[in-house]
Amino acid sequence: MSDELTPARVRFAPSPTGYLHLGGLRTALFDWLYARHTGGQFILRVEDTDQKRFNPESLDDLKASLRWLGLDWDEGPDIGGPYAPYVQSERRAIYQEYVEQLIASGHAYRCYCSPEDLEVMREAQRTAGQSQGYDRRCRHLTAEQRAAREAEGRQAVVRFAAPLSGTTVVHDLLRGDIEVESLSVQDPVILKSDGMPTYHLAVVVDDHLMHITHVLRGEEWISSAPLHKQLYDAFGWPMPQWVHLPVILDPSGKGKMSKRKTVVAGKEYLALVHEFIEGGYLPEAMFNFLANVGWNFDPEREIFTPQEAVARFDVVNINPTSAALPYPKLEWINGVYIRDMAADELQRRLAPFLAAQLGLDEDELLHSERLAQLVPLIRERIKLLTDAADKVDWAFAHAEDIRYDDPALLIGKKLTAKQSLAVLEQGRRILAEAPEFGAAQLEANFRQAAEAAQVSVGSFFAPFRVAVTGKTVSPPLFESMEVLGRDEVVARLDNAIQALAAYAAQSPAA
RNA sequence: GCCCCCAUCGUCUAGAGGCCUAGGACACAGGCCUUUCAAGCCUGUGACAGGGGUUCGAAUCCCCUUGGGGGUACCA
Repeated sequence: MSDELTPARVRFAPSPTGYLHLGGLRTALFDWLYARHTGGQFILRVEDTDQKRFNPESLDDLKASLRWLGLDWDEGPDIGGPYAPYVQSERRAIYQEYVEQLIASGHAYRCYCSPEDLEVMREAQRTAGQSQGYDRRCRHLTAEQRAAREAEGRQAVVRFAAPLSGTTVVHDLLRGDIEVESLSVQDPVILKSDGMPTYHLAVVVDDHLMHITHVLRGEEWISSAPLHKQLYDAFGWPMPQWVHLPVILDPSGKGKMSKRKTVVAGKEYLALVHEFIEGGYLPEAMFNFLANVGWNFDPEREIFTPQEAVARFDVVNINPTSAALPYPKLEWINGVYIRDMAADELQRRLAPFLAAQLGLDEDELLHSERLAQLVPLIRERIKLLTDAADKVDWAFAHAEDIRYDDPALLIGKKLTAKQSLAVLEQGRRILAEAPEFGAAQLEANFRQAAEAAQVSVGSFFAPFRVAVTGKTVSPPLFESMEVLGRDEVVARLDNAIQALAAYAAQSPAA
């Protein structure tokens, strides 16, 4: 890390209109990475100037999501900071003051057009085939006209008086200079009739007042950046650095990612952070995954820690190309982290999921000796925490819960029902009589028996797998038996033998 | 329609004029290992959107075309 880095002040400024999705989380991650890389501050600011769209639940979801990923903020709505408040609806008076300043300096004006007036105007533009936008009619009102409208008690908004000539140059750290005709900014509303600022005014005022040095935001903001630049110019304020991040595409690769689950080719793709939390994804895996979309830690290394990412991260290395999230890679990374996790840690993480999925007590699972034995057996067999239930459910069931609805599954490959029955009975004897009920010992005995019976080990073991777990796919057989203990295994074998015997009697051909 | 952004394997990416007969990862296919399933190991398929320039030399620079994306609100 360079020692001449100036600490950056970077904010994540979401609008609390709904649950946070992965696109927003990625933006927050890049914000955080850059703040931490430079030894600066990561600031959380809530942009709730649209009262109509405000969703109170989203604020908790937002904070929970950031905390889940490990993105801690230095200033924010709950913890305050030197430039509090960090909630825009609480900063109303500040914006109004700055708007007055703009009006006084001739950079803004009151507009008395009603929404209906504007609709009529747009309709006329449409039919005339003209490009759409506010025609600035209120900008040129005389003092008398203005007074008359005020006297009528007409509701007013405040519009920005954009430059009528020249070009506006916006500098983006990734894209360089973006030039547009100043005139293309068509006097947007900066203060709404309810007294709240629009995003454009609020973001400029706050970024300035809060001494934000780097603005990282979605690419969808490029088109309003010229307006923001003009506002900075009107105030006479210095510009922060701007970085317009590539948008995250829908899994189909078509269009911006939506907040809804999408289904592509029969596969469901999650979008919201809480869905991933509930879906059994690990925060460390998500961090790793998200950091490598739009930025690259190392061309030859996929797995890295947050600390390593912080050390290497730089905004100038962000790739400006929009990208679809490679979901299969996320699952793979999640599996990598699960495999690398200490067994007791994995048990701790698994407990709430197993409790919910299997109807067990979470606290008991946390301290369950049985689960502790199972974790090493399933660790390399699961990609998500939610995958575990299906792998261990048999271990938390009783013999009578194991159903053999299809007794044919108890028949080993290339064996007849009768032969399988004999195998099961022989195995039962071994299990009942083994001096020690340990996996290694049992396996040795079974292998010997298979050889003596001239049956392949695969065919010999298969009936037991089904008898013990009720499944054709399971964790390693003898370890599973050891987990259950002799009595339980023998009880299950008895049930299986009974089921298979009944089946064999019914269908003698088998 | 108008304005703007972007363009390397199916996907995520490396590549900042010669190191590129384009590297890695996921996914996919084959093989090995193997008590099932995984994991692991090995191998393979697979890309510089197209066309013009510039240059001794272009995935890298410029232009055009095409394609994709974003914006065009008293939403952010």
